[in-house]
Amino acid sequence: MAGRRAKRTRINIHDVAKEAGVSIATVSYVLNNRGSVSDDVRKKVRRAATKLGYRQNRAARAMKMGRSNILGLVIPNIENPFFATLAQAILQESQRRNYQVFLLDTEGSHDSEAKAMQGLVAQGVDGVIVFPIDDSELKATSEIPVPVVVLDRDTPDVNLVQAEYHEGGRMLAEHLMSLGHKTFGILEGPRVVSSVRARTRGFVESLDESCNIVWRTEHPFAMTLEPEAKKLLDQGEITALVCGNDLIAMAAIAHYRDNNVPVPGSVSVVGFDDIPFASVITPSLTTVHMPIASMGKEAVNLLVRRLESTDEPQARSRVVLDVELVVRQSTAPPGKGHNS
Amino acid sequence: MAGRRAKRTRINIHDVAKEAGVSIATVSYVLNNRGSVSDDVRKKVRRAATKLGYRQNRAARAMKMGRSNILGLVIPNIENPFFATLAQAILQESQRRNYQVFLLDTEGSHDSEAKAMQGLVAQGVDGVIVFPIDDSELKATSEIPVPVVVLDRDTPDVNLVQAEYHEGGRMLAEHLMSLGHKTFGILEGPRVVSSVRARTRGFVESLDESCNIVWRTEHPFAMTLEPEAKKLLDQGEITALVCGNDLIAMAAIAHYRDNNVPVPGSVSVVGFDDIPFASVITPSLTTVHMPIASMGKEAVNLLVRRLESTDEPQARSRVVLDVELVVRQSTAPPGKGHNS
DNA sequence: ATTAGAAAATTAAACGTTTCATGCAATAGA
DNA sequence: TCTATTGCATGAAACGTTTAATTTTCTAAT
Repeated sequence: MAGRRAKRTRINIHDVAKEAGVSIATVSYVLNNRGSVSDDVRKKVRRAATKLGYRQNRAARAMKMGRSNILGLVIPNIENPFFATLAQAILQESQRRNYQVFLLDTEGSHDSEAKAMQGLVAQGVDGVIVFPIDDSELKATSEIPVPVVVLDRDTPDVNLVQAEYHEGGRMLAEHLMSLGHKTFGILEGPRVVSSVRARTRGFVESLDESCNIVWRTEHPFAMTLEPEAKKLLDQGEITALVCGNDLIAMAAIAHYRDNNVPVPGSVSVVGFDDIPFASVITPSLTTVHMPIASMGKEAVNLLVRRLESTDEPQARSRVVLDVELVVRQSTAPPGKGHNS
Repeated sequence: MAGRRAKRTRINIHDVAKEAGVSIATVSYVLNNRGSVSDDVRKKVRRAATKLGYRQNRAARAMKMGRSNILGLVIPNIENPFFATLAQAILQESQRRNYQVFLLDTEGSHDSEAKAMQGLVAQGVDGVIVFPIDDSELKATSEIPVPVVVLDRDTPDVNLVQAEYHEGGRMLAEHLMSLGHKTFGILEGPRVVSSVRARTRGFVESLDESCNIVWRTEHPFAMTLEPEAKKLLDQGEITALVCGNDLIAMAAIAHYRDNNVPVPGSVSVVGFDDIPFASVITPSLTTVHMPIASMGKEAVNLLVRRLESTDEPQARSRVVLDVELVVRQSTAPPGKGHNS
């Protein structure tokens, strides 16, 4: 007695049809701008629909059509501003093209990456965009029964969006050499990642004979420095530090700051990616600008084109975007060094 | 002729039923652990399902059940690490509770915020979590025909998750006074935001009579400093700068750095939120730690509880979480000032 | 041996769409 | 006047589930 028995099922296409005095087929045609309907009826239906506050039931539609207009996006870590920017671009572009996006953050675990992909197809997404943790899981993605676009990583038989990493590495080498640096340390990202290898290769191959890489070590893409990395930094025999991405560079700069090593006075530091924070930190960071938003947009385009073309699945496509050197305050000609 | 005519419709519950030699009802019961089915049959069905690689059609299920197990999340800007962390927590908790999430980034536009909410219910989400741009749109959210949880903003008749902003403001005041500061500048966030007002109020109310707020101005929650703000900073009559959030604080520190004003030597700077970068920048930032992940978790809990209780809609609930002062390097006793 | 009752399995009716195959006027061509 | 042709509108069959109602099968008590 307390509860009003109000909960009647939502307004559906039948209600609209009755209100407008036509068949449900006609309503459907009108609402989808399909078929041939007279302007008269068209108007009547539209009016009825708005009057009743009709809203299409997407689930029913999805079932009938066999398509959900939902994409899945799988990324390693949304807290990394690189991925935040990427996700934003992807969301925006998807929106524009009338797709919704399930976002899945694997937080760096291979396990949840695999689960995520599985879960997404189970949920019935039309396609998936994935930025894999590294290149090791490539076979997993090839088993997915919906179109997939892979970002950054090098995967065969799949649509790819990448950037000119090798070129970026080269740019950094040129820049540091032109400042007069000869002794380098490299804190690269995880070597299982193909784009990491490409960056480093680009850098190393572009150095001339007078240059010397004092040490070179792997480091996770994170803002907290590993103990071994700290030890290497503290040795201080280098005049320039090359980092796998901006996050690592920021961590290194923070470490130098804590140990009173002036950057770029004693050591120049460069990053990779050009995340929004790169220009705000002290000192602002010299880095390689990645076209993050474009990567996202391209990924969506590739995927949607694939989804909406009825042809046989075309050959894999591969989009490679340009990068750019951004010189800021964290690099300068080599100083006296800080080793005691 | 080239294309293999392979595309047969996906394998469905009928196929499984046939394979197992039972009715589709039984299959459904088994797969949902419902009804009474003998262990024998149960096993047979399971086997058949895996053998055929059956995957439930979510759209059909959603239609029949009238629930999609999808939540909507609307935030102002995923590029702000605060929201990235929040989103991550929400995604994770939703996942755990078997919900998928549509993420919508309004990029600060009221317009797309309204559209986002509309769009989400049109898509048939079961509920919505929203972190509104400000408190002005509260009526819009009250018209949404699904349960809504509002984060941070002060909205009547809705489930809320908030933090002790006033208390946070007080903590900052105490800290700065204990260091000996007396002259303050305040770069607060947009005043339309209730939590901004609460922070500032908490701060101002806790100052004693000897203290002096030289100026106080609104500033967007962004990393690029407004021209008027720069002018105020350049006047330099203050010994401590109180910022509406960490992003503004970072921008201010960058500006001081560019103008060779030592922080905290000449000016102490405090922020609010404690985003991950707060500890990495130079100098590391004294700020108020917000329980971001907990906020996200609470929001999901609130929403899901609401969704899964069949009772009459309970009264609104309100969760308020504690904050904490984090003292780092950007604050110190007042120095000589830097004004020429 | 019967039969009440419980347990297990099935039938069939939804859920809200889209769209193919028709039907029915009205128009045009002969 | 009769027959094609066209333009509009409809009926009805899916799509793949869930679940109430029902039937069948089994168990065990009389």
